[in-house]
Amino acid sequence: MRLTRAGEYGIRCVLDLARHGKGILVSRKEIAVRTDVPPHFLAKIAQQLARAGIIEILQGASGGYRLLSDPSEITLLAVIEAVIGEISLNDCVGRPESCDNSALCTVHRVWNKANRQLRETLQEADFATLAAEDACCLTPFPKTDGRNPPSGKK
Amino acid sequence: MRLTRAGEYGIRCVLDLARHGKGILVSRKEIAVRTDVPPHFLAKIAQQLARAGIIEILQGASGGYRLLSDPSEITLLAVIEAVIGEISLNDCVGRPESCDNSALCTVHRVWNKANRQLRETLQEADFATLAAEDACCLTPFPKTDGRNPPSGKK
DNA sequence: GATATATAAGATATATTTTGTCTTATATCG
DNA sequence: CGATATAAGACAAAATATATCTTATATATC
Repeated sequence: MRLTRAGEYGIRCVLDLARHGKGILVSRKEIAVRTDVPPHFLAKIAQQLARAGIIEILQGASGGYRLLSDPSEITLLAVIEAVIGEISLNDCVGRPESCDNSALCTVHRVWNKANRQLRETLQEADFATLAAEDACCLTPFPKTDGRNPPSGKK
Repeated sequence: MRLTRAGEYGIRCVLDLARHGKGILVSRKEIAVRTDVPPHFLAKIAQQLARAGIIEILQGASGGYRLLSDPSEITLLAVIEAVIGEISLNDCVGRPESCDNSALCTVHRVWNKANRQLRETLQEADFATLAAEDACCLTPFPKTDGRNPPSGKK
């Protein structure tokens, strides 16, 4: 019951793009290095973000990725679900037919509530806000000026 | 980001016991058949429930499991976390040290909120309430009187 | 105490999912 | 056209989850 790495990577990618701003082209390689995501894995994730209409991918020399919307209009939920599919905390939330009796089932009802709350909370978080302050899980951003070293991993 | 089968099985097991009531001994085999959980897998899950103080395991002929508390005092959260460990939706929730900057990080803050909400919702659900009505994900209970057949799977 | 039955505990096997890489193809710039 | 960047899908590796099997131990009953 934990966000997959792919989902986490998707967030990092959009966060990096959000910091550059809507429409600004950033190369995959650059993003991969800065966010510490394997380049080819990032490519796959980017394709999903593109399919969801969150980013645009430009091929060719000097290609890369760019945000299609203003960061303030992109939610954490949208990014996560673009990568890992719609969130469903329990099987019976996403596939009611997996239960005999999901309409009445009290357990089912709790999961539905929890699932709705979770999605709401993730939907309230937009990338303008997220990008505004320091975000962890990212190697330091361009504005790095000496303090805040790569700290730790490799 | 989905409850594991083990977690689901733990819920079924406690739900079955809750329907019998606190202190009532029910054999593993009986529970396994009724909840459609592989007996040996159920054994492992039961051991975790026992370690968490939710059930008591009796060995020997005519052994089995029984609830140590009144169903009204057992929460969905307690059962789930007994089986799968403490819920943390994102790695950085459970291990703040995995982030450079978890105290300030805005993404981290969202996950913390979501995680707290989820745990609260699961904590509000007690097994007296859950067992009171029909619960899905269970083959029919003793009170079955002909309607509500095993429906479907095998 | 002997026997039958039930669970304990841990080793092992299987399946599934996730993560990461590699290769070939395609697009774009200069 | 050549250099460079991404697309797309096959493939490999790793991690995790699920399930089973075996040996040991506890308890009831005779």
